[in-house]
Amino acid sequence: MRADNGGVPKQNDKTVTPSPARRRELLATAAEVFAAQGYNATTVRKIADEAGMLAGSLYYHFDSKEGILDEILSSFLEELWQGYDAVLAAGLGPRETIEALVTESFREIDRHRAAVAIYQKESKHLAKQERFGYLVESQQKFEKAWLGTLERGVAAQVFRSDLDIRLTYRFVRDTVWVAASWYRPGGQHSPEEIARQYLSMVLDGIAVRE
Amino acid sequence: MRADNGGVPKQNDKTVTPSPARRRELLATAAEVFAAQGYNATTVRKIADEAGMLAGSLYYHFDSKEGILDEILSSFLEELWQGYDAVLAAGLGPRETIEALVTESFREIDRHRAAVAIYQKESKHLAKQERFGYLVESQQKFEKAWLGTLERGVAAQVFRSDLDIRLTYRFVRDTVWVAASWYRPGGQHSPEEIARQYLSMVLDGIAVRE
DNA sequence: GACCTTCCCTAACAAGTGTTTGGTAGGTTA
DNA sequence: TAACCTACCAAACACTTGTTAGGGAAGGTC
Repeated sequence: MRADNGGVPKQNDKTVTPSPARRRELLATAAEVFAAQGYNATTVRKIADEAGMLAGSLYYHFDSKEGILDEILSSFLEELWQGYDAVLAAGLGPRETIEALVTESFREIDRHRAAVAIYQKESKHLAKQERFGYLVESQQKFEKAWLGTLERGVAAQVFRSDLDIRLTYRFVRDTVWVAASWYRPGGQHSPEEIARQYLSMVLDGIAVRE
Repeated sequence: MRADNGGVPKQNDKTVTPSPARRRELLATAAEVFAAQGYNATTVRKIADEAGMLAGSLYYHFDSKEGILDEILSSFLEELWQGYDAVLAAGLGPRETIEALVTESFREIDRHRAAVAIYQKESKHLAKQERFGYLVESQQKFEKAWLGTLERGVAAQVFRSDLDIRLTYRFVRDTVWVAASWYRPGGQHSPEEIARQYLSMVLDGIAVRE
């Protein structure tokens, strides 16, 4: 549990200075292994092995296994919110906002597939730990953005009012993010194309209209 | 389904005979812990603690931690397929089949919430192990049933033909099962009511029609 | 009362875990 | 050439893990 008391930057004051480039490489391989096997099932020896080194050598770059996970998740969320905030600040209508959020989400899945998969699997019980408190904050901010947009849409009569709004929220949220479990970059469809079809299903349904 | 070599029943020939009722209790508490913390993050000591006994005592009832997981998952899938097979054998139209499958799924989530959550989190990497080969078979059977019904619906012009059918399949599949991550029995809505609203969203969309 | 069965405890085991410490090859700088 | 820094290795550490072996208390059966 970090406990970097009182505004002190998160950076730990090691005497050694690992290169940021190498760190990013190692974070990427660690993320892949975490995503494939689960965080707890992944040993630091496995990560090191995948990176072509020994377990102890990882501790030259990072101070703990949990620290690696922390960095993967927090840097992902940071980038996610950059995109989201831009969308939310654009002043779009409810339907256009939802469309933009979904599209942005699929782009994020495309770029951070492993991180998203980890987030999906682990965030729920990680959020209980103090160190990962920012997961809770992010989740609340997330709900506020999505649920708020949906409510705005219902008020503006562009979204149906006969549905439980919280059920709708979870429906939209989940359908987007679970895609990380099967999505593979460089596949048949681009993130934008997947977003387009998802939106089409969510907004208009899969049944034929008459 | 299970690879119980050559017709030999799975029952191990212990000299002791634990009561099935107590086993079911322990399986239920184990499932709760597995679902909450993840399988690998769960220690047998934690399970035993939750059950009010010591770790070693679990081995009077089960022969391994993996065996507990196996029993949770396989008995869930067994019951799931009882319901599914009944639906599939009913000879309904595509739309009615989907409706019945979704409803049945939510009933299953209601009854086996923990098992479903475990299945969602762990099945992907468990399927690589020989012992859990039945997960792969079940997943294939699952895909055949759902994807086949969707294709039948497209052919019958009750489902849209302008969507990637495999995308649609994953969409419908995921929207249903991720519900296990937030669903709590005894909540505001019955499984049937949730199924009804989910179906309404999936089939007709959340946008207002004009 | 002797025996048996059910269910759990006590106490330990071996293997695997994340992590630390000291060392060192190879390149860069002075 | 000497000092230094980066990035790793080798070997161990303390601890946790799933699992086992032996024992014993409670209750039922003969």
